[in-house]
Amino acid sequence: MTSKALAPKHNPAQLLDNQLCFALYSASLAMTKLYKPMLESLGLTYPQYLVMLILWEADGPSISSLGERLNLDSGTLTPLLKRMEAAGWLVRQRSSEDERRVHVWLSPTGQQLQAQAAFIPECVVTQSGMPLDEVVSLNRKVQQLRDAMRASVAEPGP
Amino acid sequence: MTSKALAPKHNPAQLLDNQLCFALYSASLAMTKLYKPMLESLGLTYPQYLVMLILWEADGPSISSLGERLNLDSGTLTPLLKRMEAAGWLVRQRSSEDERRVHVWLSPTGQQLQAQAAFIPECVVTQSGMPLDEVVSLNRKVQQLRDAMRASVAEPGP
DNA sequence: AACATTTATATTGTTAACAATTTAATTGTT
DNA sequence: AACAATTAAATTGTTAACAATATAAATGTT
Repeated sequence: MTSKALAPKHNPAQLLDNQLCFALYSASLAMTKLYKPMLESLGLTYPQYLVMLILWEADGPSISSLGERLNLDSGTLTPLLKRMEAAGWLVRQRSSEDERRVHVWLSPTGQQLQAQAAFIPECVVTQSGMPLDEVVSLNRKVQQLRDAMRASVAEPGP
Repeated sequence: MTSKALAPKHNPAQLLDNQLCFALYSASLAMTKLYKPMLESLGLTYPQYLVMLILWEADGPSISSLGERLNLDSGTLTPLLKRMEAAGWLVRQRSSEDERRVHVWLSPTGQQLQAQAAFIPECVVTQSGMPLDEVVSLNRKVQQLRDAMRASVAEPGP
């Protein structure tokens, strides 16, 4: 008879390396560390870079529309955008049509930064050691998972 | 003639939704939000849950070996583990062989928690809306990418 | 043994993520 | 118009991630 009662339980479903959540969590942290030296040379942090990507696509969004895009709330974005304004990348301006809204606009410096940041995506793909088509398909898969998780959070269910 | 000079530049490589980094970042945040209600019922935060998974696998690691496993340093782990000790999940004890080392041991409460947390992995897979085999293969892919990024950070390169 | 080097953890300060609350403007209803 | 309800940002407080530094114990060299 084996001493089951005293043996430590190693439920495979509870092993760290079997958790997709941990893979995502640790990959996200590793990714931030990979970006850090490149972004540091521009004077940006990673979440600040994400804001710049959005502004370069379409300048002048409200804080709440930025928040929808990034899934972040004003508690995160307000101080982040204030730091970016202080750094000279953008200007926050309260809307005259609806005084509750604050819109965010690139400064000339912020516009110019787009060209200086253009090397980053290719550089990251190279350092990832993954062929581009694999990066593209992995991107789709992770987006799909993210959207399913967001939907599951939105509808509380039983 | 098209007015190229004035048109905003939409470099596809700089579009937010083409960034694997953003997919990982936003998936990781969405994942934390998905776990939150389940972990809250146990009294854990997400990084605290990761520490518990490691201790359930092998109790008594040093802080630095925890750090290697999670890729976190003492600046993150020391306060995290102090909070977990205050909550009664574990005990921190300085090694007598090497007084520099601090080892972390589950309390009886911490051991008992393993059974109460056993429902979580299946619950998360279900909410992800992904077939298990897809979750497993995505896990592998993301781990592979994470490890490549870690390696790239480790060797600074040119 | 004396002293420099390395290693393990802790501390300090900054940026982020997020819950909970507050403030103020807009919209909806009577 | 008066007032309730909603909406948009900002604020406050907690936990985390991380750089830089400090402290103290072990190891290596002479």
